[in-house]
Order: sequence, then structure tokens, then C-alpha cells
Amino acid sequence: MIKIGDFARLTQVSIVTLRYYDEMDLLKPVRVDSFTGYRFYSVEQLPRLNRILALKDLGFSLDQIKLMLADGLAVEQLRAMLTLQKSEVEKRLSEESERLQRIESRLRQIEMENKMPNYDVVIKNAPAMLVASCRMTIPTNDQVPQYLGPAFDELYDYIRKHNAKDTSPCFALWHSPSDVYENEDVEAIVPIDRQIKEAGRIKIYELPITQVASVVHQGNFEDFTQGHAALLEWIDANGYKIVGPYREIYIKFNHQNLADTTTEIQFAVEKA
Amino acid sequence: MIKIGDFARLTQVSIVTLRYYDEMDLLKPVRVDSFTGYRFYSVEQLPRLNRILALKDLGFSLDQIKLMLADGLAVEQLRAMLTLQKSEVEKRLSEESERLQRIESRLRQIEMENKMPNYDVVIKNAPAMLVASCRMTIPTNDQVPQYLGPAFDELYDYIRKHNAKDTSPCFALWHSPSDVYENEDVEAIVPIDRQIKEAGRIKIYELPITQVASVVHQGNFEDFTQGHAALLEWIDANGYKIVGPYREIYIKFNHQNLADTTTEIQFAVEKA
DNA sequence: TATACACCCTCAGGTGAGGTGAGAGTCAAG
DNA sequence: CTTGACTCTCACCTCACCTGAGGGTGTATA
Repeated sequence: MIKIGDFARLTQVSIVTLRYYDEMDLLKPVRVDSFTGYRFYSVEQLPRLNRILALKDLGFSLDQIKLMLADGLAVEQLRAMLTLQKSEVEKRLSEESERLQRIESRLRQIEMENKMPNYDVVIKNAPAMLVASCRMTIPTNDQVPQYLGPAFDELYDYIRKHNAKDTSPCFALWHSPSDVYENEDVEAIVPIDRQIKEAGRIKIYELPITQVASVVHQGNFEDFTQGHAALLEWIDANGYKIVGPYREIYIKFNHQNLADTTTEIQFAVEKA
Repeated sequence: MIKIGDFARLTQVSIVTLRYYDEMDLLKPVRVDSFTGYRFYSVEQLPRLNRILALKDLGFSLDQIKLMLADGLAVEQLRAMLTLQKSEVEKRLSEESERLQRIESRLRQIEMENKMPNYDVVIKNAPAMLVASCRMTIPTNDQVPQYLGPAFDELYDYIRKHNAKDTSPCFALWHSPSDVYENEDVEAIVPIDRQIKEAGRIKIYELPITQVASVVHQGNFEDFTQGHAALLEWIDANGYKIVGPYREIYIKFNHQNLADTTTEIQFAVEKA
């Protein structure tokens, strides 16, 4: 019979933890004095406690450990739990190593520019949505506004006429690679709230969910290339690769004042 | 002015999280209606939120992020925080990879024996303690009991006579390498609660804190070699190396019934 | 026998980064 | 005026413990 303090010293496990394991039914004292409530342990409990600690060291939760210590658990189940745990640790491992990569890349940027970078790249999922779209070929890059403006007007007119509504900001999709500046294959898109029929060059379809790397650009359209470049650099430095079209989301657009503009730019990416 | 739900959709951050960031003073809505309590955000807040998300992705806590977003923070401090974070991620990375190693080693063991291994190895710190010790050379391995028994008797007699008390179970330290079975250099040790003077072959000193790999053996002394072997195997399979003496801690010893015995065996180790 | 001191108990509350659910108020469209 | 979508606050949950308050227990010493 060993008092909790001595057992704690013996095993190098804190008294609080031992009481917690008691409460969780993981390791019950062999005897609890019904008058004083004192817990008494025995050396025979050392192997069980050590198994608990060893499994905790493998990253299992206390609930899982309780399961694994239950009698009558088949070896097969044990093996399955270990295999599962192995894959989870592998996942965490790769997450941490990507994190490390991101930190190092940001440190390099700070070394070079001697300030916090202007753009923060975020990985997120562009949700699936129903859209009205209008796809076209634009001869030269500087004609993009002349082509996109009317296309969006046409789309908004069309969906209003068909009693649908836009659910979020409109955007453009570049299907051409990002280093092509002639005869670009561009799609003007407005997300809408209900299925309507197609007409002429206006198509209605469900855009699937897509993982994207994104940055937000504020201010003049002309500085756009900076954000664009920062995003491409980040994608490259952090081990992603571009797997789909480039999006420009017109979150806030002010005809009067082009400097008062907010645009999100995104590339569909995957881990390389 | 954007309502919280739209802002959440736009940024792919949950409403609950946005409210939490408001409460934490990380990202305050630009306006809160004083009557309804409705929060209103603006597109100008997107870059700040994206910076928060990017830093969170680097593994920083919200408190740290708040610091990093405060104006007037020098680039030097930023760099320092990133460097610190880098080393912490590196630590976590190596912890996870050791964890993975341990899981794999246990899986291999299960494959081989088709059951959960009998011994669980635990890494812990043997605490620093004041001890009375008696070191000797034992000619052959089978004479160990004949030498250790009287030595412990002598030690317990001595400390009782000098008004000290033992604070935890006695143990033996093997200073010879574990593959030597002749003229072994062994030290019998009893931890005591106060400084007393030395006499003859009895030495009093402070044993320093030591990292050890340990297993508990229950039952017959003869099966001892199994635990011993399991421990050595584990140390090898998990990337540790032995850096100090081998300990045998006599947690429970029963002269009448040698099968009713609990012993902890430990090797001083370090990560290889 | 009084007291000092080391132990032990339970219970409440905290950690981080949100998630869940209840109950109630707000807003726009039909 | 009702419906349905949206928003608010508040309280409680997660996990593996840790901290502290307030009080009881056990043993050695003055």
C-alpha cells in the first residue's frame, strides 16, 4: 500500500494526474479509505501505469488508452489502432514540415525587404456555387476592361430579368496560363441563387469547390502585378502547384475612384 | 458595410470565429450597431484578417498574433518571434518523428509476437537525491546476491544509527558495461533524507538528476533477462544511446517468496 | 498535550481556440 | 402580418491536466 505522494515520486507522475486517472477510470487505486478518502496504490499497478504512459507517448488520447487497456481486446484491433495512429502522426509530421517551410520563406522575405511582406497568402476553399457565366477570347491584355465590363452588365441584366439574384461578388476566370497575354481565354462570372435557363453566350452551371491560394489587393489596379507576383512566388516557395484557372474577384469596385478598389486574386492549387 | 454572415462567406472564416476575434480585440468590426448589437465589417479589414490567418498558419497563438499586429512593432522583434517560432516548430517536428519511430517499432513488435509486448518502456527523469552508497567489485555474476545483501544491511544499519531515514527504495548501480559479467563494478545505494558523515567504505553524496529509460519487471528474478533485453532493444530501436550506469531498483522485495518481487530497471540514456 | 508540519481530500475555476445549442430579437420579402 | 433568414447574448463543452482555497489527517517534537 503506497500513498499517492509516494506513488507519484516513484513513477514521476504528478499527484494531480494520478487523481485525474482515477476519476477517468484509467487507473483506480487498489484501495480508497472510505472515511478519509485517501487513495492507496500498490506496486502491482506500476506496469499498468507504465503502459498508460507509453501509449500516451505514442500520441493516443486517454479515451483511446482506456479502450486499449480493456481486457478482451483483440490483437487485430490493437494493430488497427496503431496503424491509424501512425497515419495521423504522419499527417501531423507533414503539416509541421510545411509550417516550417512557410516560416522559413517568410523569414527570407523579411531579410530581403527588411519589413513584413505586404501580402499575406491564405489557402482556402472556394465553395461550390451556381453561376451565370460568359466566356470569351480577348485579343490583347489591355482590352480586358472593354470586354469584361459589358459582359458583367449583360450577366447582371440577364439574371435580374430571370428573377434570380447574385449571392456574392462577381469575378473573372482566366483559363489561359498566366504567362499568356494575347488571345486570353477569360470567363466573366456572377454567382446566383437559383437555377435559370441559358441563353446565347450565357451559361448556367455549378462551379465545383476548389482549393485556392489567395491574396487581397487594395488600391490601384496598376499595382496589381505586385500581388500577382507575390502570390506566384508564395506558391512556388511553399511547395504548391497551380492546377486550375486564375480568379480575380471584384469585391469592391468603384468606377469614380479606381484607387478605392478591393480585389481578391486566387490560383487553384494543390500540394506539389 | 458587410454583415457578419457575408463577411464569413467572403473569407471562409466561421461567424463564431469572427465573434471570438472581436472579443479578443484581434479584429474589431468597423461598426457595431448600439441598438441591435449587429456587427458590420468592411472590405478594408480583409488584409488584416488574412494576416491573422497567415500567422495562425505559421503556428502562432492569437496572443502572439495580436502582438505582431500592433503598430510600432520593430522588424527586429518580428524577426525574433519568427526565429523563435521556427525553432519551436523544429522541436515539434522532431518530437513527432520520434513518436512515429516508436509507433513503428511497436507495430513491428506486434507483428512478430502477435500480441502486445509485455514490457512498456518509459523515458523519465530519475530525480536528484542524497544517497548513502557502498561500491564494490563482484568477481562473478552469480555472486551478486551474496555481495549486495550484506552491503544493503550495512547501509541500512549505518543510516539508522546516524538518525537518518531512507526516502525511497534502495537500488544497485552497475558501472561496468552491460556485457561484462566478471569483476563487475557495482554500487549499492540507499537514498536518505539528511546529510550524515561518511565512514569506511560508506560514501554519502548527491546523485544528480538523470534521464533514464525504464521498465518494471514483476515476478521471478530469473525472468529478469527478458525485461533487460526488451529495454536494450527499445533503446536501440528508438534512437537513444546509453550514456551512464545501469540501475536496478528494488521496489518490492520478498525474501520468503522471490516470485512476489517488483523491480524497476533503468539505463541512463540520451537521444542519439 | 499542544503544536508544527507534511500530507491528503474535495471543489471551483482556468487553459486555447473555438463549437454547439437555447432563447430571443432583427430584417426584408411576399 | 407572416415567414424565413439572419443576428445577438449567454452558458456550457472540448482535453489533459494545473492552481488555489478551505479543510481534514498523521506523525514527530517541545
